[in-house]
Amino acid sequence: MYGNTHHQFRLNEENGGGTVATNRPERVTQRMIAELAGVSQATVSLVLNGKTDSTTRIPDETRERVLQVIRDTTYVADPAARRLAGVGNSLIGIFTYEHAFPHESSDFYTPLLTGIEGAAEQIGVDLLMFTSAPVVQGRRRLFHENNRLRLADGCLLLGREMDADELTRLVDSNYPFVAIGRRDAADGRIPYVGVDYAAATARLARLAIESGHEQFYYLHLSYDAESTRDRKEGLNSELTAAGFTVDTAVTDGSDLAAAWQRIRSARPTVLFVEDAGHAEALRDLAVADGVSVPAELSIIALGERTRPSGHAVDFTRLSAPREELGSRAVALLDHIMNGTGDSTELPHQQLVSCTVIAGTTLAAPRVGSI
Amino acid sequence: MYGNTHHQFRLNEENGGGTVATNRPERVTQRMIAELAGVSQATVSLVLNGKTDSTTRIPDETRERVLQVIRDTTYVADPAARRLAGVGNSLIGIFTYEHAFPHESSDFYTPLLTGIEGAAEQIGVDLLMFTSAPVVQGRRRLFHENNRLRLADGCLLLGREMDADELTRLVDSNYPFVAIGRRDAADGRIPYVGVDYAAATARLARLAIESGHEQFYYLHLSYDAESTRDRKEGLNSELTAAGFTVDTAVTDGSDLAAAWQRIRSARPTVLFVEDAGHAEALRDLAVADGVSVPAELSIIALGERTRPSGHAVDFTRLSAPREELGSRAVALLDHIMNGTGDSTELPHQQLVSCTVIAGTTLAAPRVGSI
DNA sequence: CTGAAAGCGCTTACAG
DNA sequence: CTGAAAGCGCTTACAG
Repeated sequence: MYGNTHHQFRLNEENGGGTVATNRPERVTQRMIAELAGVSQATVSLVLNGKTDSTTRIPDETRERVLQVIRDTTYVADPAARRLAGVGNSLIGIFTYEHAFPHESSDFYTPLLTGIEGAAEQIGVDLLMFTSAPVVQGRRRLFHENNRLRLADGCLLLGREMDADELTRLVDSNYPFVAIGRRDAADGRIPYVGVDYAAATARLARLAIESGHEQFYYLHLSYDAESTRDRKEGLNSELTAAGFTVDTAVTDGSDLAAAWQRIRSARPTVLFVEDAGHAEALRDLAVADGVSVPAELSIIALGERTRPSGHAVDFTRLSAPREELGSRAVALLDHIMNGTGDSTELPHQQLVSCTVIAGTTLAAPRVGSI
Repeated sequence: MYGNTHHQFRLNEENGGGTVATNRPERVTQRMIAELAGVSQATVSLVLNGKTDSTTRIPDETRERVLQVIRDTTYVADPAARRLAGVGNSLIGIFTYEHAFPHESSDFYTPLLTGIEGAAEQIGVDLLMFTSAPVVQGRRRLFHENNRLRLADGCLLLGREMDADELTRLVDSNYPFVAIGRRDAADGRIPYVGVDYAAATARLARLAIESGHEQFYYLHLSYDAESTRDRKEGLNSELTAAGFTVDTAVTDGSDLAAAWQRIRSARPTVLFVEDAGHAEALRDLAVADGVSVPAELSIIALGERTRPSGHAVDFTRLSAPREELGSRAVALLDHIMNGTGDSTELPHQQLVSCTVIAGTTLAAPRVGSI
């Protein structure tokens, strides 16, 4: 299909000037600039780094001459050399436990990355995505044979679940990092920016109680993630305080039809579902089963789709500020890496609050509805 | 901010541990590894770079000891230093002319990044996203004050449009890079992986002709991008060959209602629209105007939405293999960076072919339909 | 087999 | 004001 382009390129290479023998691009260096401008290499550096230092003042005439040569040659200082010389490499690593970019339907990280990119741009750092760590069984290992974390000045950790031992090892190593999502491991020494799921879930529970519900059902994920525990905790505490209990079941999404049958026989008036996708599926199952939502069954989602799906239903749900999560994580990491350590100290563990969206799937219960 | 690193480091050295004076983690160096393993720094380097050279063979016992220390310390060679010393970092840069991650509705890069990530994982390279270059007026500048391209071994360039001068400068600099999308600049010396829009558009034009259409209208983008020209070229050549002409208009999407009025008075039987989003809008405008699609007006989109939108219409359209584009670009860049230059030479300019999707918006024309 | 040494391109005290 | 020099952390001939 593209066989002929090949030929074109060969021709180009042959007469293009660059020898095939040398892979090494010839780089313009400060020494060359210095020669051309008739100054020392150090002076070029001084001009470039614009030292306004009173002790190191370069006459305008010289400075102009050097700058002119730099312009003419389109010279750019080698970042690697600058970095080695101690100017820092302004590199923030991003380690995702799963693929960072949407594969199949998984699109968990995108909004986080959007926030991260914006913040990275603001503070002028580049982002290093650790894609060289292979994804095995859906997970990347933080510490593997050829760990390259140190390529970056510090690192952001993203993932639903993180291995506690790895996390502990990482804090112990003194490497600056920030987890996205609350992490309890390592005796609370993990710096993170998380979402206050407990509070938001509690508010949602309160809404249901105030609507008159008394029969609760909660279908949550089997993950052992903090975020799952937080939601459960928020729900339980609010319901318990009001004197209610809640039926609970776990799903990984593969058995939703069966789950629906169990829910149905439990006869709740309101159903809390951790995963937004599951909420959609269950709502469809309910409707297909002749149960109208929310008239006969209210459904509350404890999360939301990353982006609008085809599903038209505007669930009563909670909405995590994912972009903000990303940008705040960058800010915290930056602070940890370069912070002055003085009174402006940022808390190393932050929870951002979560919005409750009223939606249309919560209504007052109808007695004996299901 | 970094000016006093020297000083800070001294402090650290003096008391042998983490001083309060600096948050800066003390970097593990080969010298420390060497000390811990009881070998010379050069030996550590030798072990790391796995020289199987017969002249430089290190006893397994020593090698193992060194490797163990490296594992324990999670040491990783400083990429900047490696670069300076003349080796690669297994680092592929990604330069996007706009924000890489979806901001607002723009989601142009995501599928490309998905493909790139997969390929990067396969060949074991990390991805360096150049987010430090600020986006000004929606565009990032490749060559700006503090250009850091050289931190990576090579770079992928992504963007609808690229500045020809910048591209020329980049080839001239001998820095290995691959553009995603066909680029004509620099006398055809730009390595790229592009999409064969011309061929696919021509096929679509043929379909329309075969359906009996004779009145064509083409609404395309005002971008000066190669991809826009390719589509136009594919459409024109096919129509011209069949003895037809085509009405043409440009839009940036802000004036679609007006565009529709003009289209309407031109009375085409088939409307080609470059942008998928515009196609959706125009279809709605047509329907709202009492023109039924495709019975009275066929609409063909020369692109598609990145992901399924709410829009239910299954357009007759072309579909670019964006993930493949990403992964092939990585493969090509890898080849350019590490290629042997022998007979297995990959073409430096590749076009991948584009799928035509039949859809439901192309039908035989009805005489005097509009 | 392994260490000492040169050098990559820069920044920044430190001397003239 | 400006140059000579040390040093950043590494790789790689080159000697032991």
